[in-house]
Amino acid sequence: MTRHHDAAPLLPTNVSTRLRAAGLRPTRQRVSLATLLFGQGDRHVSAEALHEEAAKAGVRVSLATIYNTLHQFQQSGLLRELAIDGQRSYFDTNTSNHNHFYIEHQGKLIDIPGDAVRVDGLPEAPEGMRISHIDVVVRLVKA
Amino acid sequence: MTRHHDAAPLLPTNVSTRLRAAGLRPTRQRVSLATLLFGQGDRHVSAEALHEEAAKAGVRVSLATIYNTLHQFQQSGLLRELAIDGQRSYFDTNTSNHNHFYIEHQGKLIDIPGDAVRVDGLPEAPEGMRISHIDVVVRLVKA
DNA sequence: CTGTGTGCAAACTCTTTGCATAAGT
DNA sequence: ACTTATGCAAAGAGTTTGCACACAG
Repeated sequence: MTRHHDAAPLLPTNVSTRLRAAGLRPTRQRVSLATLLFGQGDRHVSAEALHEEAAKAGVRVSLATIYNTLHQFQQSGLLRELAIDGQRSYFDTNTSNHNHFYIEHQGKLIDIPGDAVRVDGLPEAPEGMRISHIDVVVRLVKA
Repeated sequence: MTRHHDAAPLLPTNVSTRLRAAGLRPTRQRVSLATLLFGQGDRHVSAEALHEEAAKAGVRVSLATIYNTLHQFQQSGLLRELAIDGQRSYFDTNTSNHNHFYIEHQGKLIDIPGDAVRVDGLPEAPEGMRISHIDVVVRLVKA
């Protein structure tokens, strides 16, 4: 084992272990998708994009399974779901605290490191509620 | 004329004038919808909700027209579109600078006054881009 | 073996579109 | 009259669902 950054998501074995740790059976599909998702740094994917990527990688997975898997990963804390454009859902492999630039005319997302941005002056959460998460989306257009 | 707050959106005449100012013909449907939308303070509506509300108010408007109208109002700066939950679109009658609490399990939005929140530490927009708008959504769950 | 996961196709929700009719100016 | 808006129904995108078959443990 050499150095590692945040996680060590390269070998299928690690992927299997990680899935099992999340309470998910490491099936062929889940392992393949997890490898695609977590094997190349932080990324933002839509269901359709992941489906195509899997197809290109020679992995046969139905779209229904893609959706199931994305949601299971999300519920297990492996992915975070982003509501950006009201039509399509995006899933972010970076589940740590960070925010996003969104380039409107390209539908492209860029991470903003979590410790860069500070949000001040929020009012109290209403009675009986607590803040689960704050999403900051910085929308960009051509200059 | 008595006191006024930000706009004076009550009488049909005002609505018509406002529509015309926005470059939109004050048709029966647009006037009715604008009256519903702007006649009762700041609100957040989905297309379907506005459609039902119009029906209850005895205004006959097709859903297609609701969508057309919402988008026209948005493009004219009368409404702001909010991407909150990735399925449905919400439109906000408050187009000034402010942010939102979102109560996840109720799908309910609450305004946070714009001057309350300050976002610090944003990186520069990438080359050739400029920030058009920053959305802050504070997601709430049961305490 | 037993239970969970997967694939497929159909169903569903939200939204958009095409085109004939209606309405605004 | 001329032009733009509206309604309707059909089409479209994205997502979910139901159920038979497949696979992991």
